[in-house]
Amino acid sequence: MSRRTTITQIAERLGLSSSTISRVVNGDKDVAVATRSRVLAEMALLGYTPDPFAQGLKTGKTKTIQLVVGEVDSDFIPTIMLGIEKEAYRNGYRLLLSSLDYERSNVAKDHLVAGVIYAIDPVAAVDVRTVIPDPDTPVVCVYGYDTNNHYRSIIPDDEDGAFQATQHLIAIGRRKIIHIRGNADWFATNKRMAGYERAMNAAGLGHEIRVLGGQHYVPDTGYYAVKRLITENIAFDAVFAGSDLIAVGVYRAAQEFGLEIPRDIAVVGFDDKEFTQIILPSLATIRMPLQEMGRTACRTLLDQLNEGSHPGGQAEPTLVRCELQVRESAR
Amino acid sequence: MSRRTTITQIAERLGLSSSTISRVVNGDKDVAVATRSRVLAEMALLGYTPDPFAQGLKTGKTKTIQLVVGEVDSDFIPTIMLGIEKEAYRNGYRLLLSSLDYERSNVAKDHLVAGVIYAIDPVAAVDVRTVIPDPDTPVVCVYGYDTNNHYRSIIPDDEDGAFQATQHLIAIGRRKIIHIRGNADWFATNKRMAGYERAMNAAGLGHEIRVLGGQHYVPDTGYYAVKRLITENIAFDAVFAGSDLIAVGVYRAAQEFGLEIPRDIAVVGFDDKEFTQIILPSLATIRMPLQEMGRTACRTLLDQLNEGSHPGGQAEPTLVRCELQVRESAR
DNA sequence: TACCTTTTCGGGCACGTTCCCGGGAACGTG
DNA sequence: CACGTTCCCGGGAACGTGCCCGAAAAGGTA
Repeated sequence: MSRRTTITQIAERLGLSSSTISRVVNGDKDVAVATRSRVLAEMALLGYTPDPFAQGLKTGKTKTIQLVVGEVDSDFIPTIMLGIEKEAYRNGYRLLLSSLDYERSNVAKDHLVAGVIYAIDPVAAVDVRTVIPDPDTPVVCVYGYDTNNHYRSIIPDDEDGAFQATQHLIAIGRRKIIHIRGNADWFATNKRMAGYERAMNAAGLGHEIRVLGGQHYVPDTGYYAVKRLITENIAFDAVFAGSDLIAVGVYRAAQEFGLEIPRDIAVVGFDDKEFTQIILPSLATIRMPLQEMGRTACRTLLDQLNEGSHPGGQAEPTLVRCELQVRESAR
Repeated sequence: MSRRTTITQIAERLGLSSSTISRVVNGDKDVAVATRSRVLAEMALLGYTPDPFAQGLKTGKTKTIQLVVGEVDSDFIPTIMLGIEKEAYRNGYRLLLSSLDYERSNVAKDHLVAGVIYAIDPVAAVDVRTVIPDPDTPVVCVYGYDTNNHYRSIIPDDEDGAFQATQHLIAIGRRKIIHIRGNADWFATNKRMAGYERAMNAAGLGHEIRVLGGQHYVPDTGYYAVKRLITENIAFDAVFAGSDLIAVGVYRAAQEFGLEIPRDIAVVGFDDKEFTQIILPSLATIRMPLQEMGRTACRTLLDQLNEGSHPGGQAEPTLVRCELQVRESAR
């Protein structure tokens, strides 16, 4: 139960005043180099670290950033969290974890935080302002985004990812490329479709553009889309699926109707879930740089904290580049 | 920049002293029912919440529990975290997140916490005491466990899970059941093998016990085990795999050698990963109650905090029951 | 030397809360 | 009525830190 060493202990051990110690802690320059090094040595000796409670109480500031997640076991959130965490601790910030439900019920509202990072599933892209306690604490959204563009957001470049996927299918010689999309009320769905169309047009395949699906991001969406293509006797040699789960539906339909992947149809998914390397043939897909997204989100927040400038106004979301993972299904 | 409402504001608005307000906040009984309700009403009106910094500074206690995870994007940790979080916030505790690396480098060490929960991958089952800052802060381990049994740990009942898996295979009429295990330097590997053997013996199939594998928990381990069985011409009609990944290897070998699942061989895995419902046929497996494990871990810690009693001495790990998920591969 | 500027440091109050202590009112009980 | 006991409540000091303000020391210039 040994009490922690305080600023005053160091002060009297060195015959100085607590103000002086405080100054070297905060890096003030109003202190002689000689005394500064003496203090630093004593601090290192006693293993002094400033009491965050006293600091927070006095300054009204804190080195804690609040991390609000939708569902912590949502697919990608954990990896994003890892990126955030590394960057935060590297800069001496602590991470307070809370999920959206509890944030809504104001349980965590009482704790003073320097800033907030929302790592929410984009499907639930809420108007963040309604759930922010203090209207002028800096906020950064990652993965999901603020629908009002009122806060900075870091989101994957879905459009470019889809472009890469389609371009790759073209590069391996496919021409009749189908896109099976997910539900349209999620903004990324349209982005991905746009990337698909841009790649097709760029290759002079505008007349081959064909989009199916539009239901939820589940295997069935892929399954029934392919089934419809076959029963309606529409020729195709590749599928760019809106997600890995949709691609799984394509696999099932292909197996049922005797189509071989990738010989008869090449498939590219989106998300790079774990099972893409488990299933046979392994699924080519678009990987989102989740950890890096978390890092830049935290970086962005820290910059806002240091500058003290809340960007405000309209801020376009920052897009981070996705990367194609070439695997057996599209080779 | 509106400052938060303080205890003194409420005091002077009501013509009381700050001590009285503090008493009702802390639920002290030395206050008249009339004044108590007056204060409570005023608190609700102004939306008062006690400043955790002032509280922490004064009492030396805090309602923050530190959550140390190995790798936050490790397979099961996120779901465990969810359980912990729900229980913590339900009891008014905040969650401070840190990963083992940063904990080791003492970055989070400066922040006073009420207790620590280690949610680490059991493979890395470290001697927890070496990384605990204050020797008498309560600690609970979940999923992994303290090898010295010095702290309470909540771990899945691997032995019983394996028993259930094997028993099920027996129940659907299989007799020549193979167990393919993972690497033996992980304690759960032996537990699962023990469960398998117990079920076999209980059914009078002791003479059919046959264990293969022993390498890492990857598909190849399952694949080569099955391959060996076939090349050595050993008959078998079911496999209890040490993990879902090993089971995937079994699938691959089965496909290669023309064995149909579950007709020729039934398969049960362990872990209940997402892909078990994606692959065909869907994989029967043992599910660990991750969220509940998190909840009980947090519950256990809170109990220690309330009682003030550090159990100390030898404390056997608390086992939580796993549950068989019957799916196509073993029906 | 006298005077002004710069550097360096200490005194002391405040942040919001808890907690000990003590005082007065109310309530019995003899 | 006197007394002790219980019940309520206020005063005030502390927790560890930051910061304003002023004072002393040091340095510079005429």
